[in-house]
Amino acid sequence: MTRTESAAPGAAPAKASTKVCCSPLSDHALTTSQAESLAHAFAALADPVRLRLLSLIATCDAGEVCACDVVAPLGKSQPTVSHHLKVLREAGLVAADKRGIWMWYRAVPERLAEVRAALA
Amino acid sequence: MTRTESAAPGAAPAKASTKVCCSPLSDHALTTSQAESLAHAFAALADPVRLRLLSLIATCDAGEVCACDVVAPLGKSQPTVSHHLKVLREAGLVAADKRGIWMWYRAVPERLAEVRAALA
DNA sequence: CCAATATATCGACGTTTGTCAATATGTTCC
DNA sequence: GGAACATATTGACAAACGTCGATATATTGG
Repeated sequence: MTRTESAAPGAAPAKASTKVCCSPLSDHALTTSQAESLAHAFAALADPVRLRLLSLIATCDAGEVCACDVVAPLGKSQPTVSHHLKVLREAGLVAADKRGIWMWYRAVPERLAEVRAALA
Repeated sequence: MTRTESAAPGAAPAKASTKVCCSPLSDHALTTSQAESLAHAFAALADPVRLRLLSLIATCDAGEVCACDVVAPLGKSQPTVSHHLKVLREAGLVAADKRGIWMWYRAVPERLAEVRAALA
């Protein structure tokens, strides 16, 4: 943990290391709260079932999908899929509205772009 | 779970729903193994400490950071930071090589781009 | 109002995860 | 070789997570 100070040129040069380092750790780094918010979004994407779910929603031709159509392809129970949909919704990655009996889900491109931008 | 069949025009039109749905659930959807691989990468990003860690590594002026310089800013113990670095490395998001006593970490832009592309 | 259907919530379970103290491994200098 | 230091590994523990069955809450049609 102690090295950042040794910029003195007379300091003993290690065998394999040329530069004695410095790397001011620029301040573009995320703050704790920024990181927490972003991590929340990534956590929603960190499950294979949710990724396939989001893929089904985002790539469907109609632009939106009925929840009832998404249970079978995932091979999970209806409560499990409902749970995953909730996680995606709380992360802002999908939005939903109820029409009659059915719940229609659609992707939120702005949020996807936002998350994508964090990886630039 | 049962609705996809009712495309017959004579079917009873629900009060609030105009289209009776269909959404063929196009095949651009992720396969299970694709989703698992991707989820692994997202899981590495799903922690605030790791995000700040990656941020420190990716945005530093020198392009690489000594592990010893990264412990203090994160406010976590050295073993914890070492663990997080391992997770990022196993996800392919950062790479490292040892020089002398020190371990230097750098971001892997290709991998970041790859993950970013999954959100398109 | 009642039956049927779609979706959400609850409770419980096994598993995974983040964290730390303690310890081990590796590297340099004397 | 031995002291000093940086990093990684281990073991333990609490918290969070994914999953399901059972159940509750809409909403429509008769």
